[in-house]
Amino acid sequence: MKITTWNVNSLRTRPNRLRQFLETEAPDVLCLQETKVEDASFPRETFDELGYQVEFFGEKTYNGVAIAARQSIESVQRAFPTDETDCQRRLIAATVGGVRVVNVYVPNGSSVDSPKFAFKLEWLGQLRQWLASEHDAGQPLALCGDFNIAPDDRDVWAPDKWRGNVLFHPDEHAALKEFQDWGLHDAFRLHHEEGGLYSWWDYRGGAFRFNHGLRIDLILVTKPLADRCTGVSIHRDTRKVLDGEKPSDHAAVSAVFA
DNA sequence: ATGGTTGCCTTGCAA
Repeated sequence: MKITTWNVNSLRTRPNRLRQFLETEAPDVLCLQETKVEDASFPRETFDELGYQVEFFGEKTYNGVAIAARQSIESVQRAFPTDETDCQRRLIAATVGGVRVVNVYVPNGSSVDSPKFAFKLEWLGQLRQWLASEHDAGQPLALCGDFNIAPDDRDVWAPDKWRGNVLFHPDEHAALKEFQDWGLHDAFRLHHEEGGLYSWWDYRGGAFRFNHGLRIDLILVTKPLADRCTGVSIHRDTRKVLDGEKPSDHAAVSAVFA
C-alpha cells in the first residue's frame, strides 16, 4: 500500500498535475492539503475518471483537506469532535484497507510572536489529545500531512538561520515529540539518515533552484505500520513546472507499506 | 536590506 501526502496549494488551479500524478504514481491513498475549495465546487471528476473514491472537507480560499483512495473509504471523520461547525478545515480521517489515515493541515503559525503561533501549538495539542484518547498506537495508523514543522537540523537548509523561527522552533519540536512519545515514527527517517532532502521550497528567491528547502510534510506511523514500511520517497519533480502548470510550493511525499 | 512569489478574490492577506 502506497500512501502519499501532498500540499497542493489549490486543487483547481492545477488539474493536470493531479491527473498526471495519479496516473504515474498511482498511490493507494492520497492525502491532500490546502485544496482551497469549498465542498460544493470540489473537482471530483478527475478522481472519478481515474477510479478513485474521494472524501473532502474544504472551505473557500483557505485550508481544505481531502483523502482519495482506490479502495473503499470508510468511517470518515471531519474536524475534531469538539470543533465548531465553522472551524478551519484542517483535518479529515478515514479507514482504507485496514489502516486509519489521519490527514492534517497544521496551522502555519505565521511568526513566533503572532497569535497564530499560539493557535498552532494549541491545535497540535488538540490533535495529540484526540489521537491519544480515541486511537490505539498498537493499531496501524498513519498521521500524514503538512505539519509546518521541520523535525531536526537535517530537515532545514540553513538550521542556524531558521532556529527559533516559525517552522523550526523549540515549542514546535516539543509538540512533535509528544506524537513520538505516543508511539508515532517519522516514516522518512526509517529509511533516510541524510539531510538536504526537503518537501517545501519557498516560491521566492529561487529557493527551489538553490535547494533552500525544509522537510515539513511528514508521514508519521504507529509501530505496526513502521514494521511494514519498505520505503519513503519525496517526489521532487512535483515541485517543477509541468506542461505550463505552475507547481505547488510543496512536493508530494510517499510511503510504501508491505 | 523584513526583500522575494503565488493564489484567492478581502487587489490585501496568508503562506
